[in-house]
Amino acid sequence: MEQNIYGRPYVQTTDGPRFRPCAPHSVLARLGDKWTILVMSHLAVADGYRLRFSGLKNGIEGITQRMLTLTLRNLERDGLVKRYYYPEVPPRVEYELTEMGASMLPALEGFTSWIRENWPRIEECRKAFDEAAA
Amino acid sequence: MEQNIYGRPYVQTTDGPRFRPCAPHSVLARLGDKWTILVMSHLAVADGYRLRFSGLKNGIEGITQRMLTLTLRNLERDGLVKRYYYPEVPPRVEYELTEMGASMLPALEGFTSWIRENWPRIEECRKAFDEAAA
DNA sequence: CCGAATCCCCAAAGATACTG
DNA sequence: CAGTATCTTTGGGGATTCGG
Repeated sequence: MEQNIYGRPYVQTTDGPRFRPCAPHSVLARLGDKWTILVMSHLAVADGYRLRFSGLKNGIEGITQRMLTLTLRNLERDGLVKRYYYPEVPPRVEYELTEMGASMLPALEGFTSWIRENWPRIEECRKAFDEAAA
Repeated sequence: MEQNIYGRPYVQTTDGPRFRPCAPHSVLARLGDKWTILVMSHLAVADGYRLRFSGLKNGIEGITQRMLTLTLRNLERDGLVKRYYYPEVPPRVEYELTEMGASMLPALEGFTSWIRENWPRIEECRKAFDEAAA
């Protein structure tokens, strides 16, 4: 019999709950990759949640054309971003957060604000841990 | 001059804000790795936020000894989990969420609850996108 | 301007075997 | 029981080139 704890499916065993890898992970894994959060953040603060490809590229230090394309494809696939193609010369492509994409922002902000508050402490811990290891 | 949007440092340019890879990413990257969320979730529902190594291992389907060790080391290094070693025979080791680790749970829950609500829609979008690609 | 195609590298992660 | 030590595989991600 399957239940949920913290949105995570598990089966109850004699030893306690047993979790399995599951759906939420595939979303967190995406957000955890190298560029996704930066792209989302950038769209989040843009007019109409919308920017063209080159705007994103210029706005994110160090990202390559290839990685930006891949990141946007994945976001588009998940329905978080919509792609608008204008067949002009030279071509113009814009990306906009979908309604679902925008609806994620508060949760994202909740998380990043926790990180912001705790980051100094985390850095201290890492430093202490690394020193103790030596 | 450097400011913050959504907890993310950026510099203002003539083209608009320009973000740089930054601290919060290193935390999200950790959470996005394969096992971290499962370990955190498991501790989150345990008595006293505390479990022994074997309890975690049995509670997480598919995790290997090696990966559990690595995941716990990283969490310990960040100060999110504390390790208690009891030199008995056979040895016993317990892991407990620290205060900081526990303080992350609401933000985590906020995020996973967004995912839970939107997951069906995301799956639809992925399916539609993949079919359109063919 | 946007992005697909190729090639390459390295770190994450799995399998397995061994130890205090 | 709770790890380490090795070896191997996988795939994320960078650099570069070409094309519509």
